Amino acid sequence: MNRILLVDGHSMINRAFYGVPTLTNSKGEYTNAVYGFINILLSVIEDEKPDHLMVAFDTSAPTFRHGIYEAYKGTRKPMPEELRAQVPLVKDLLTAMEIPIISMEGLEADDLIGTMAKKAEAAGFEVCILSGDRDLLQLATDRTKIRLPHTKDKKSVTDSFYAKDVLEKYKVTPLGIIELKALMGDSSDNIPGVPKVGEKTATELIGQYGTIENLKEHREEITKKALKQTLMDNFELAELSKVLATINTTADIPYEPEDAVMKNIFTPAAFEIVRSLELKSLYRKFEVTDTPTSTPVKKACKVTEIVAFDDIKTVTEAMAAHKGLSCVSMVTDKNGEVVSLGLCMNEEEAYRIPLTALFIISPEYKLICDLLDDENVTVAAWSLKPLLKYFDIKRRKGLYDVSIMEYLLNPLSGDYMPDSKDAGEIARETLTKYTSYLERLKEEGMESLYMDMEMPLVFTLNEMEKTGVLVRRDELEQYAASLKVGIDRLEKAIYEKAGEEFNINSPKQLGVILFEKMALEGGKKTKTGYSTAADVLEKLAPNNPIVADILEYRALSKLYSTYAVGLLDYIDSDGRIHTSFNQTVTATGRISSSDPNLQNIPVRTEQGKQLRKVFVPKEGCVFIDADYSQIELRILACMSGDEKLIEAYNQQQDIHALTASQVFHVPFDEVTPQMRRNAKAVNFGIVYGISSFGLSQDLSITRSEAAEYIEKYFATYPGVKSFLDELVKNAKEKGYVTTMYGRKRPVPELKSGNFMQRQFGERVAMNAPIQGTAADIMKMAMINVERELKNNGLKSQVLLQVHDELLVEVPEEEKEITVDIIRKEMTRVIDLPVSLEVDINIGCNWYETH
DNA sequence: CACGTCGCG
DNA sequence: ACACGCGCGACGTGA
Repeated sequence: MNRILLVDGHSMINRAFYGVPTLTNSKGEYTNAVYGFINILLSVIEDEKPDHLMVAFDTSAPTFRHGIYEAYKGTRKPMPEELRAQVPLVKDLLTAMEIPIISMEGLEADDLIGTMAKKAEAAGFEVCILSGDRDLLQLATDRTKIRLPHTKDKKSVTDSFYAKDVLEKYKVTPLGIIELKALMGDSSDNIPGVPKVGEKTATELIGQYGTIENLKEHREEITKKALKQTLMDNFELAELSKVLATINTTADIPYEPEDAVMKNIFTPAAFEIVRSLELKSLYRKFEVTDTPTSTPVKKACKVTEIVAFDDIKTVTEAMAAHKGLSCVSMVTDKNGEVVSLGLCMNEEEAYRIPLTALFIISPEYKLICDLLDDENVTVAAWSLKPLLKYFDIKRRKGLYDVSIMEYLLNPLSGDYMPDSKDAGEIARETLTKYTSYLERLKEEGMESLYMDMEMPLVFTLNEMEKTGVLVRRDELEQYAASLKVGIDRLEKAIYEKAGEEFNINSPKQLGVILFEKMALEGGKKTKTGYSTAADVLEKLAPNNPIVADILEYRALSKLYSTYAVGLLDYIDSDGRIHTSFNQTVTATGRISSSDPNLQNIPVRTEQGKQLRKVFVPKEGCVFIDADYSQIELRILACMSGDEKLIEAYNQQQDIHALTASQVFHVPFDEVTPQMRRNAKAVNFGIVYGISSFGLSQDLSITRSEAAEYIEKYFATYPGVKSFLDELVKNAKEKGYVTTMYGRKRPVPELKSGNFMQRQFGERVAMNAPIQGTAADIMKMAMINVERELKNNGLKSQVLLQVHDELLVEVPEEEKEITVDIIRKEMTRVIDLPVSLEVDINIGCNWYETH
């Protein structure tokens, strides 16, 4: 049995556009509609397993239907530009996937589909129609199925309708859909319908009379006066509407079902497009089924597996003698275990070396270490840090990381290199990318950022990861046990107060208990139900003991599962936790930490902070913890050049108190702690890209009060106001913002048609240069601190970075000199109108240093 | 796998 | 009338 899938192109693109949140690639092209379209298409193909497939599009030319000029229907609402631009992208992609696209001057896509469906059915096909338009339900039969996608609970599902399903859901036959439409009208399709007749009335009338014509004949039977009148007045309109709503199934079209035979849709050309659009979650689908049916886009690269010592020696010697760039890649399996190594020097040939468990003690291992450590060889890896961990490499020059180049050019894209691919191919890929990326980095003024900041940082981060931080397992276990006691106690108390047992960790169940069973005020907030977030519960806690218990329970559970039990798993055989610092994740240039994340260890509450006592320096050492004091606000002062703010810092004033006295118009000495707190929130708000709503939420004040604070703030520091305005204006023109070190962050949201998105874009434009510059400064500081410690022959080691803070493990006897070096290097990174200040604490665990 | 929640700067 | 603070990562739940 042949199965044909007919797709209504425009309606599906439309649905995808409005159903998928804004998505852009690094070039600022909108891609959400393409993504949504392909996603639904692939899932339906998987479902239906058709052997024939076609996509129909309207033409831009005016269309006729049954002799009626489309303009009769009035003008369609214009397509937003972000959507319009994606239509050709979808067509290109379909073409690359070798899926036939059909369209005809003067014919709507509906008519093409309707006619094709009839032809196919007559030829014995099972027919499936995919459309975002309910109109097409009129085409359903017992062998033609209509699939309509819609979003359910945030997910896209496609319902199936045979004729009987239409009858069941809409209480009319498929052809009755036309009659319904004729009465109800359809504003999106500019079908007028009969005024005042909606879905309910229409369904009732058609259910009783079947067709408009029959209804007209029996019009005298209508009892409701008003309805009868409007029908009488508008039969002509209804009849016209019916014509407009009827899909032509007998058009003269030059296509046959046989034209739709499906080939391999996952072609290399399609992969290229998917990749240029940066639709990362589709990469895997497109690359694995990569078959040679179509012309490969790239020059073929021969990958040879080499195992024998002599072969490996030949290759490494050739690379050592090679004048140009050599590329290396290491491939890991999904457990992160190293599997194989790729080597290549040119685009035509590459080598793959399997890395068996014993490889590291083999003579071949030594050959490769020597090659990688050879000062005369320039080596680029996709990801350098794992290579440094696996091989014994002492040099820090002539080694490059291409994933970081991609990140600098494109910090929103995340890093992607298929791990299913062959190591040799990845090495080849890396070679191609390196050259073009280096060019682009130069063009965009980021060469120094790459060479002098990001690359040296790779080695510093590697050292930090390798060293790790010592954790007292037994104390951590005790901490966990004591939390468990509290959790059990609270659990009982909560069940008792609720009158039943339920899963407190389930926001869904908790919401039902609190807001339905106990009928607390607090209403709905999220899409899935009631919000039980802390800020909501805190308002209820004073009057409801159960809520207070729940908040405490939450706090303890978090500490227990994420920190106490969670961290135990990460303690290595050396007693230390080795986190990963990622250099290609954040949009602003910050480093992130994962597996485990050691950048979010509790500190704000005493109970959470206790956890820090298990982080300790090794025998004979102490911790030195150094953090930049208000670095982001200082950067704001410098970047904006606001004189009052700069002066305030240079006079070592309490900046929050000063802001409070200005904003609230009181003498400095009369600033209350409450006023200072509020002013601090305003200062933070400014850095985050202020909004009166956000500030009002934060301070539990009204929006207009918040707006007033902001206004007074800007009146106090006019330089800040003009600086932030300028940032947004610039970002709108250029499409990106930059840090003081030239790091870029694209802000595609500013071009969005959606107000909320644009507002977000404005806040990002204000925040990213500040947060990013702080990140840049810290990165430079880390490189310099590490270098100076080493140059001074010290054993002190940097362990962790927490955005504006460094944790260093220091032998007792190196305490003084290390403090000096850290303070000096962190401070001297950059010379600004406001000097950077560093607070330093010394202690015997991470708790004591705060 | 997405969501809600919450830990940090 | 309404959207709404910036940047991350980890956990448990539930479809």
